[in-house]
Parts: sequence; C-alpha cells; structure tokens
Amino acid sequence: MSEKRMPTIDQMLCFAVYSAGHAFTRFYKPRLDALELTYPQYLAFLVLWEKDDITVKALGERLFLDSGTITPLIKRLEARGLVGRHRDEEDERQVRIRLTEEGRALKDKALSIPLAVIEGAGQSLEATETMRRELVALRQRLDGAGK
Amino acid sequence: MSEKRMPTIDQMLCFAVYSAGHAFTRFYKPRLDALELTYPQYLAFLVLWEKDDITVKALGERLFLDSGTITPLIKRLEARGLVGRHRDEEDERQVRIRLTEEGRALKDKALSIPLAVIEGAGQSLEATETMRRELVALRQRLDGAGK
DNA sequence: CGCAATTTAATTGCGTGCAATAGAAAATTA
DNA sequence: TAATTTTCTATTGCACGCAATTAAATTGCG
Repeated sequence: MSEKRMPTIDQMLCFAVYSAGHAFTRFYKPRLDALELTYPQYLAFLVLWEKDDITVKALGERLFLDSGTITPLIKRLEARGLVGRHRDEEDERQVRIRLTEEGRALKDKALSIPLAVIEGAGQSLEATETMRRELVALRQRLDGAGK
Repeated sequence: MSEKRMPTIDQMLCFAVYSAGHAFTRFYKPRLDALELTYPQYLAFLVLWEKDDITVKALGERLFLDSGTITPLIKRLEARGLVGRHRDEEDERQVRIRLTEEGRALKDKALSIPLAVIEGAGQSLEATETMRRELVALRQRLDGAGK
C-alpha cells in the first residue's frame, strides 16, 4: 500500500536547468553554424581566446570536462587547422593547445554572438548576473555534497 | 587594431547553466546507478510514473527531445523489460509506451532520490522554486527568440 | 473518391560527456 | 638510486542529443 509520490519533472529544478541548457544550445546553433563550431567547441575557443597555450588539463578544469571529452574535441579543431597540439618540453606528460592564426582570427567572426545571446535571454543584465551567480553557487554545492 | 573583447566563460549565464546541468548529472549518478538508470532515463520514468501509456511524441514534448533521442532510449528500457512499446490501434503512426510491472515497481526504489537532491542543492525550497521558475521563463524566451 | 501534404517514428551519422583503462613521464619515498 | 606512486593524456565503449532522411499512416483538399 505504498502509493508514494514522486515530483513532476515540471516541479524539478534539475529539469529546468537541463532543459534551459538545451534551449541555449538551440539558440546558439544558427550563430555557431556560421563559424562551423559546436557549442562546446565555442566554449573551448572562449577559453583559448582569453589565454592561449594552455594544457589539456587546464582547459578541462575550466570547462569541467575530462580528457575523454577534451582530447577528441581539440583533435577535431586541430584537423581543421584552428589549433595546434604540442607536448610540453619541460613536462612531457602535458599537451599544450595553441591557437593558429586562423583560430585567433575566428574571434572576429564571433564578436557579435554574445550580444545576440543577451538579447535572446531577454532579461536585464542584473537579473542575468544574479541568476548566473546563483547557478555557480548551486554547482559548487552539488559538487561539494556529491561525496 | 580591432582588439575586441569576448566575455569570459565565468561571466556567461549559458555556461553557468551548462556546467550546473553537468553537476546535477554527477550528483544523480551514484543514486541512479543503484537503479541502473541514466539521468535521461530517470526523467523518462518520472513522466511515465506520472502518466502511463503515452506516445513517443508526447514523451518527447514533455522532455523537449525528439524521436532520435527518445526511440533508442526507450528501446534500451524495453530490452530490459521495464517498458513495452505498442503501435496505437487507432492511429498506427503512433507508438505508445507502457510501463511493465517491473518498470512500475522501480518507482519504489527511486522514492528516496528527490529528497537527496533537494539536500544536495543546499538551499531553501523557496529559493529553489524561484530559480526554477526563472529558468523556465528563460527557456521560453530563448525558444521564442530562437527564430 | 484520389492525391498531395502532413504527421509520426525510426534510422543514420556526428559530436559530445563520462567511466574505465592504459601508458608514459614525473614526483615521491624507501 | 631504485621502486612505488602520482599525474597527465589518450583510448575504448556506451548513452545521449540532434540534424537529416526515410517510410508508413493519416489528413486535407480538389
């Protein structure tokens, strides 16, 4: 005689996060198609445009992804001549990722994207910043409580 | 010359959503491993436990996923005997998904998960509900502005 | 009714994410 | 120094997500 209840997905925060993430990917799609980049590839470029010549590990820590995701992603960009991969001379365990001239130049084509996304989100910068900060705090608590 | 700026990923709402989504998946992982379910499979069960015998389309609309994702996901659950797939007699284009006895019984093992997630999120129910509502509104604006 | 347009699922192909493993290099320790 | 442990990257295998296509069933229109 259990007859216990489970929440509806519409009541769950995790599903709101999950589906909002997909909505962002959908929104980015036509803009990133113009650069022939996927959303995760775009994130990798944002990190590299900010600071070039970083290791696979550093990029992974920034994006919260491991080498199983980063390595093939970067290899696809390398195959297109957008980045180079080089073993670190000091520490040969590490692989450093460097933008090529073409990879650096891609930034110019991406300049219009952030504003388009802000417009697409359709809320004030204050509301956006509050939401962002709360999500980062949530992520930290989830990872901390994880185990 | 140009020297234009791009935001840092840490400043971007989309990345906060993206990485919080992964954090939820990580948090759910050990709980769902006990049921041998993935997070998307768990979401599908939440929908089915709420309302059984629904079409692939209805499930997809609920989860914001298309048949390219739903069909193989459900087939894996079918192979494990947790759901059945049946062509609708009235409209043979449609496939209805029905829980088996085993699939229905799985709910009992999942009952403790929602509370664990609420604890893992580590914030008040009010804050959680506010955040959820804002994320749903954001998703709607992104999809609406999409094109 | 007859046929074109629409709807619904399934399939294919590609790019993530991530667990598990392997292998090499560096750091630690006995 | 030699042996052990740790770190870093790559690889394999599996399950999403989604675009594009296909096929079958239904609907709508003349």
